[in-house]
This record gives sequence, structure tokens and C-alpha cells, in this order.
Amino acid sequence: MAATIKDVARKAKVSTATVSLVIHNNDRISSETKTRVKRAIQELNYHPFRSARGLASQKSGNLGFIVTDDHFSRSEPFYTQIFLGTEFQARESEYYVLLTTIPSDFNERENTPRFVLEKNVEGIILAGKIPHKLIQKLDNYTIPLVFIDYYFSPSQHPVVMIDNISGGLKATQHLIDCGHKDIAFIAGDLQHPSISERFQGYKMALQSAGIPFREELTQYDEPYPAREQGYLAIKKLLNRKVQFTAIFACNDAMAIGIVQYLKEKNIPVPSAISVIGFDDVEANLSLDPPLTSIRVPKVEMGIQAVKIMTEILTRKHTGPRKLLMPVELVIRGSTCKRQGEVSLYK
Amino acid sequence: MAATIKDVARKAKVSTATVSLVIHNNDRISSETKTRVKRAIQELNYHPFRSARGLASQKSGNLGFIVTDDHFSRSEPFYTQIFLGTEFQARESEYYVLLTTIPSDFNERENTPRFVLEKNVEGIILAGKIPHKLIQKLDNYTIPLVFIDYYFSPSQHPVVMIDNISGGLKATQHLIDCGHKDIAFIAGDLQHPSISERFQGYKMALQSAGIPFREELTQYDEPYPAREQGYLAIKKLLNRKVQFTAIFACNDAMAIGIVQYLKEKNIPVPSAISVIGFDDVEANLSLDPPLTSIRVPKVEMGIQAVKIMTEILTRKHTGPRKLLMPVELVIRGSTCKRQGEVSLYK
DNA sequence: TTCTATAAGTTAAACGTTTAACCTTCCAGG
DNA sequence: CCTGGAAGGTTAAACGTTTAACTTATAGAA
Repeated sequence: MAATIKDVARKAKVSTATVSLVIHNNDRISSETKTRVKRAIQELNYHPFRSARGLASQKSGNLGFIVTDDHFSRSEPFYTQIFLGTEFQARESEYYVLLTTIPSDFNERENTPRFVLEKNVEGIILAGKIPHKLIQKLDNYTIPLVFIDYYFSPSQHPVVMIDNISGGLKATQHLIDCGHKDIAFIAGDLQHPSISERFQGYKMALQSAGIPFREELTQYDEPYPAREQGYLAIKKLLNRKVQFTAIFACNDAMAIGIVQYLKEKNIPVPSAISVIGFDDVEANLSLDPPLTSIRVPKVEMGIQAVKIMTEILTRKHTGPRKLLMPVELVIRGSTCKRQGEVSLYK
Repeated sequence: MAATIKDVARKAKVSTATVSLVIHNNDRISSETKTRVKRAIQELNYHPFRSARGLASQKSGNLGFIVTDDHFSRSEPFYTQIFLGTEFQARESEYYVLLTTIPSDFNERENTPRFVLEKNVEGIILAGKIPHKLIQKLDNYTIPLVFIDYYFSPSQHPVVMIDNISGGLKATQHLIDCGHKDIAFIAGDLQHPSISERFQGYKMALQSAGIPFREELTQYDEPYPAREQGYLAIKKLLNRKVQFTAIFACNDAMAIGIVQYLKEKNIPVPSAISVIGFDDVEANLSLDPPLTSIRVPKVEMGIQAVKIMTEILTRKHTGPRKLLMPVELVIRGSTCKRQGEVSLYK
């Protein structure tokens, strides 16, 4: 069997307590003893048994990661990237991440994630839209929560957010810079804070350019922002026979659906209509034309969330409750200068 | 604090041992006692503390999942899907999955994954190509391993493989059925068992159709099968001025690169050249034209690996050492009937 | 000299389960 | 009536750490 702390203690001729203190770098131990113990640890290739540590210290060494199943298995690897970021930073901080997906229609009677019940995680990171019922359940346990890309107002938990307003601004401004004036906005689920903030950015950009906001150029009654919903939304918008030369889609998934519909209707992108998305999942796809978008630092968001969490767990967290991650315009082939007046309707 | 086994024992007026036996459904306990204890558990909302269990039983309740970093953050969500499958089945079996990525150039001096050292996993699932040095290290610990989509010959560990030969056969046969005779094969890294098996299937299909195998129609000296390598490979192949009307790419990633190059050179797909891939990541992309491919049950592979692992851990594993997952032809827009003789070279 | 403070450990209990070994009680078989 | 064994528990040690409380030695202050 593998060596235990007793073996180390015996070898270094100290008590097991001393070994433990050395491992935790306690300064009550002289440096001579420390090196002696450390050598014994080396020679025996000793590593503390996680479960024993967990029991004695009441700390599992794990973090939980919760995301809804549809978010995680989405085509666009958005939350996958975030998860990867948490995994990366967790390793730095000597944690492991236990992932669990929950049904997006999570209800009252559903089970609390097992890792909470079994006290197998010290804190939980929640990514994307999470059912309120679940948040309420989790709040009954005194376990720190950190949100990513979602929050709901009364909540006092730290949250890592995309700077959506600025993103919406940049996206819209880019279209304006390209000479567009009639800029449509397409989204799903304005409940979601991220989406409504992007909408805000859109309106702000219009306003500061002196372009009046026109409700008839918006389409946002889809239940959620995915490809088919983009496809449906642009269809509805075009049925309204309004004239426009550019679209700001609330995310790349919808933008993809939009481009697909436009292609089918032989409306050229970007010459007739420029399309800009949000999230920049492009790198992973390879669309035609490549999508202009707002880059979101997905991996970095996961990293930051874990950093905040470890600060909380070591009582060092003094930072802001809300961390805004900067975004960046990435110009590709789906937007271009306005090409005069192209009538969309025959 | 949350209830412990002692609280339950007190409430049900039994010893803690009895509670434990009830939890494990031991038949030494009468059914009356069982229901009494179970009620107490319910009322106290008791759940055993994972770490305490881990210490007493020497079982962490976790499985490890190892994949190289470049595999996992690949554009095509192939291994992500497999991971999702393991997560899903692990939940069924009351396990959690600890993911760790390792550098693909893992070497001797690199650290053994921490979850092994700390005895934090009961078994490890390895997905995709894994550096031999690491496998050797893991073999020094007596911990069960299950491979997915990779194996190396001397190894005696169970493995979940794609039925690559049959897939290669089906892919090639489809092209033959479309009237193609001059069918190129493009791959990277023939070392990888999956790839060389697909190649085998290709040759078998040609043979049984009476089409001679021609080395000059193959191109497989790229180091690994990704998009850029597909792009480079088709370029090399075309430089050779050979005539062909169809390509079997060893995976979708390469196929995507191939289609991209052909587009740039204005060689229409599929009318001039039909392209078939392998893996079927299409559902997640949305290519133009949509890619004909061989569907691989990615999630299911993860599920099966965990099933095998749990069988091993409960000593019930009698199944085969090698599980072959069936594949399926999915016909989309990148392949079509041969359109007479189209000269590729002006 | 005695007292106090500090440095550098050690002792032993505690963490919450599991499980081998043991203990009753009851009943059937001889 | 005794014996053996099954049924249904209980006792208590063990799992490998952590950590509060205690000990001892040494040095400097009074």
C-alpha cells in the first residue's frame, strides 16, 4: 500500500502532527525539521489521502459546476469553454471540478445535486441561466455560489458577467461606422440579463449616432437564442416588409440561423445585409461568410470565477460582487460598407 | 450542521452500524427495522458524508477522465461529447467524474495526475491518443483503466472502439455506389489505430468492388488529422495531377479543410468532387455543403466506458476486452453521383 | 534567583463512516 | 433436554488526517 502520514512521521522521527504542520507550511516548525520531513515525504512518495483530509478538515477539495443540459450540449461550445476555464484554474488552486448538468425545466421536486447533499463540494459555480427553484434550494445550504453569465436581481452572490452593454455598443457602432442606418435587432428571451443588456447597448449606440430607435426593426419574441430561432425571427422580420441593411443578432447562434435563411432566400450577405453576432464562436465553426462578432473571453470567465471562489473560500474576497469581462469587436466577412439602397422585397 | 449517522441511529433507536447496513441494503436487517431507519433518514434529510465514506471504505466515489488538452479543446466537439456521456452514466452509477487534461507532449518528468496520487479516483477513463509514458506511469498504480477510441497493442485494458473498419467500408462503398471509381484517401497519422483501420476498410471496399488500390490516390503524411492538415493534404494531392472524383477523408475535421481548399480553387463540391468524412460532427457545425459522414455514437461511447468501469469495480466484468461501437452512414450534400469526367486541371 | 515569553514541538481527540467479530434470542433436530 | 445454527442485531476498532490544547526547553528580564 501507499505510504501514510505515520510512515513519514516514523521515518523523519517526528509526530504525525508535525508532518501535517509541515505540509501546511506552519511556521511553528523549524526549518531544519521541515527539510527533514520533506525529504521523508519525497523518499516515500507520500501524498495525503484526499478522503482522510476531507473528513478531518471538513473540506472536500472539490468545486461544483452546474449548467443546464441544453446549455452544455449546445452546438456552440460556449459553456464548454467556460467549463474548461474553471478546470484549468481549479488545478492551479488544487481543486477538482465536479460537473453536473441539470434539466432546464428543473422543478421543486427535483433532487438537489448529490454533491451538495454529500458535502462533496466547497463551493458551486453556476454557468448560464439557472432555474430559480434550484438557486433557492442551494441558498438553503450555506455554500458559496458564484455565477457566470447570469444573475438574478435579489441575489447577492458574486457574478462574472460579460460587458454586454459595451459589446452591444461596439457591435452597433461597427454597423453605423459601415454606413448603416437601418439596423435591425434580433434576439430571444429578453428576460436574460445578458440579452437585455446587449439590447441596451444597441439603443445607446443608435442614440448617440442620432439614429432614432424603431421598434419595428426589432424581433425578440423567440423563447431562447438558438439557430432555429434566428431562422424564424428573420423570417418574421422580413414578413413585415420593413427595409434595413444590417442586423445585430444577440448571439452567434441566432446569427447563424439568420444567415442561413438569407442564403436560402438569395439575399446576399453582407452585400445586401450585413450581419453581426455576439460571442465569437466562429473560431470553432467555419462559416461562409465568416461571421463578424463580439469576442467574449470564455475560458477567462471560467478562470475568474474560480479565482473569486477560492478567494471566498479563504476569506480573502474583497473584490467587487460583479466582475465585467471586456469584449472585443472581431470583424470578418459578414459585415461590410452599406451598398446603397438594395430593396429586399423584389 | 447537517445530520450524521449518529443522529439517525438515535432517532431510529438502533446502532450506527445498523444504519450503515440499512443504507447498503444488507439482508441481515429485518424489513421492519429497515423501514424504521429509512424513515428516520428521510425525516432528518440525512445523506452520508462523502469524505467519511471515502476514508472508511477506501473508495472515493470518483472516476478520472484523462484527455490531452489539444484533443479536448479541438474545434470539433468530439471528446466533449464523449465526456458528456461518461458524466451521464457516472451519475446513474453514483459516481462523479474528475476531468483532467494533460499536455499532448507529456513526458517522463511530468507529474502523475493528482487524483491518482491522492487516491481520489477508483478508476480512470482515457479518451483519445494518450502518451505512452503516462500509461506506463498509471500502470504502476493498481488502478483500473478503460480506454476510449485508442489502445496500444501490449495493453490488456478494456477499450471502447469505433467500428472503424466497417465505417471505412461503408464510406467507401457509398462513394462506389455513387459511381465513383477514382477515390482518394486522405488522412493524418496512420499510427493511430482508428485511422489505420479506416484505411483498411477503404481498401477492403475497393477490393470487393474490383477497383485496384492506387497508392498515388492516397495522402497521409500529415502529423495529425485537423482542418489545416486537410487543407494541406488536398493541396499536395492535387499537385500530383492525378485524376479522381471522390475523396474519403479520415475524419470530418480534415474533410472540412479539404472542402475549404476546393472552394478556394473553385472546384465544386460535390459536382466535381464528392467528399465524405468520418465522425459526424456536422450536427454541430453547419457547413456548406453539409458533409456526408459516418456517424459515431460519441455520447454512447462514454456511457459504455463507464458501464465497463463500474463492472470492473464491482468485479462483475466478464464482457469482451474490446467493445466495438457500430457506425452509420449519413448522407448529406457533399457527395453525389459521379458526373462524367470532370478534369480537375484546366 | 525566579518569572515570563517564545520557540518548537507532541498528545490525543475528533472527523463520520464501515465492517469484522461478537452477542443474543429463538427454534428445529436429535 | 441439549445442541447447533440461523436471524437480527451491537460493539468497537479502524480508516488517515487535522488541530486545539498541552509540554518542554531556552532565553532574557526583573
